[in-house]
Amino acid sequence: MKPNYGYKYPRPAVATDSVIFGYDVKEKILKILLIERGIEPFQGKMSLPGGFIKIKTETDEDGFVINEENESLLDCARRELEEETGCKVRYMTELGAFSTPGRDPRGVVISDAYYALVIPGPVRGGDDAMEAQWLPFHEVLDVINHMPKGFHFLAFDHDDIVKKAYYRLKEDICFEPIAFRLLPEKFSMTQVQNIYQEVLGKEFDRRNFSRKVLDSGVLDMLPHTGRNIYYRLNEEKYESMRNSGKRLKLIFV
Amino acid sequence: MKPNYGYKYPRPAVATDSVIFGYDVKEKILKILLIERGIEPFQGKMSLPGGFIKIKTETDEDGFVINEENESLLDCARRELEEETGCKVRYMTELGAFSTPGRDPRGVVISDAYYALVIPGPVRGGDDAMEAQWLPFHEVLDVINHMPKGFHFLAFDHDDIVKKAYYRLKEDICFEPIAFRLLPEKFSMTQVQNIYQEVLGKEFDRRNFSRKVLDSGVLDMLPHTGRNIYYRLNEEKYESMRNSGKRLKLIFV
DNA sequence: CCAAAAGTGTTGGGTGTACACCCATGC
DNA sequence: GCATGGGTGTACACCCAACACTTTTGG
Repeated sequence: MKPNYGYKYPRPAVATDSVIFGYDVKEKILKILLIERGIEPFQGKMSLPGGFIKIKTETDEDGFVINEENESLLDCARRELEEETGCKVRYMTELGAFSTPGRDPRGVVISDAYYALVIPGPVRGGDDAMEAQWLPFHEVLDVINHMPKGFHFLAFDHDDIVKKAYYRLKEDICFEPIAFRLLPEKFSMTQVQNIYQEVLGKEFDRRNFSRKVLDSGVLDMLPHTGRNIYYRLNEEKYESMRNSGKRLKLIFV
Repeated sequence: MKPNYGYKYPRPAVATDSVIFGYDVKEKILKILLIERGIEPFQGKMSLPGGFIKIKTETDEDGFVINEENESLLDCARRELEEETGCKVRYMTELGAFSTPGRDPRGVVISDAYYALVIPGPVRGGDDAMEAQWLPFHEVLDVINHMPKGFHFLAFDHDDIVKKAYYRLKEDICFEPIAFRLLPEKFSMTQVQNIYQEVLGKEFDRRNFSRKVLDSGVLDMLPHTGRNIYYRLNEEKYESMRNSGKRLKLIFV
């Protein structure tokens, strides 16, 4: 097949990588989904789930490309995540492109990175003999942060991607109603508070915390017969609030 | 030249596009640098400066690629900006990748978008018969926002990129010391306030504004003999503050 | 029966906001 | 000399953080 794309310049390979966060309600810890690479490069090393963008090309009988269509990078990231782990994505957002020269030993590979929130569940390995597993996030981060200069825990530049994802998660959780995406539909205020404390690494006063979160106005209180109160995220309220240009006030640090 | 990259999948073309903001101190308005496209597609239309990532390939005598090296996307964006406009970049940050299928009529082109802050000056056209010019940003944004559904003012999906850039600029200016990058090294508090008012579209009280900005601690007061006081950004103070994990407090909306 | 978790209000301090006057410069 | 722009301080209001006790449930 002869390439005939209109540009004669060499093209980079383009992939996505995703940092998948899950919250273990029982253990009250944040987890990260990593896969053990079954193939080179970095065979046996841990890495983020990800893969290459799919482009469908139509060629004429001479092999010239007459049409090509891509999936969006977000779709690519979501598809790779589904394929490799079987998790259902509750939230997904872009971190940015990673393009440092030499980041992939195979050649020029640019990766658009994402982070996603899911409810952790049993994971299945992907197709290319990779095995996915949930690991305690803070332990993984500690390992990453204590690697000697020049060494990496994860394959490629995934250490950097993880650090950026955590930075963004800490930022985003203060202004966007994403903590609830780490919990089942119905949750208690204590569970919400535990997530914030686990993610931000700070303790909060129960009363003040509860008041702040409820004042944001995005939660519905579910009818409760027993003593305990449960809540649910009200997407419409959040959407209308955000459409009115107001920034959500959740927890400030 | 036969492609032999290790991946046999078709690759997208990868480019960067940059939203260049400048502040006209005399007219007290925000400006945007656009170029008039000299070539198809969208010849004659306005667009953002940008271009394709450079990849150097080494091939052996049979034309097989034995080594390839890319510039980073940030370098690409900076280079394209320099080449096409001659402006000196004071600040540049990523907006994210744009990859909607069909965004470029020529084929699959993924663009990593950036926004940059520069001091507006005389601009020269680029090499491919493009002409750069500074336009009042809010007028451009108005045009974009009033385009009929399905029509675009700028080429490609650059309308979307501009909107995202402005959204980010409004966010970032509240938390990062970037407003000063739109001004000469030495500036007055009034100039700073004018930028905030122009960017955020709100008026501020002089005294409160000045106090807030000075309380942030990132400005040095320059020795003044006359009546007027001038300031300068102290990068070290900002860096040490940010390294201590504290978030900068500037102007909140 | 005891321990641990969850529900409930108030108060003090700090931070942000509103506001008026004076002085210097330039037209 | 007058108008404009730039410099300066205070008072009030609101929001946020600190805090103790009671009740229920589960072991």
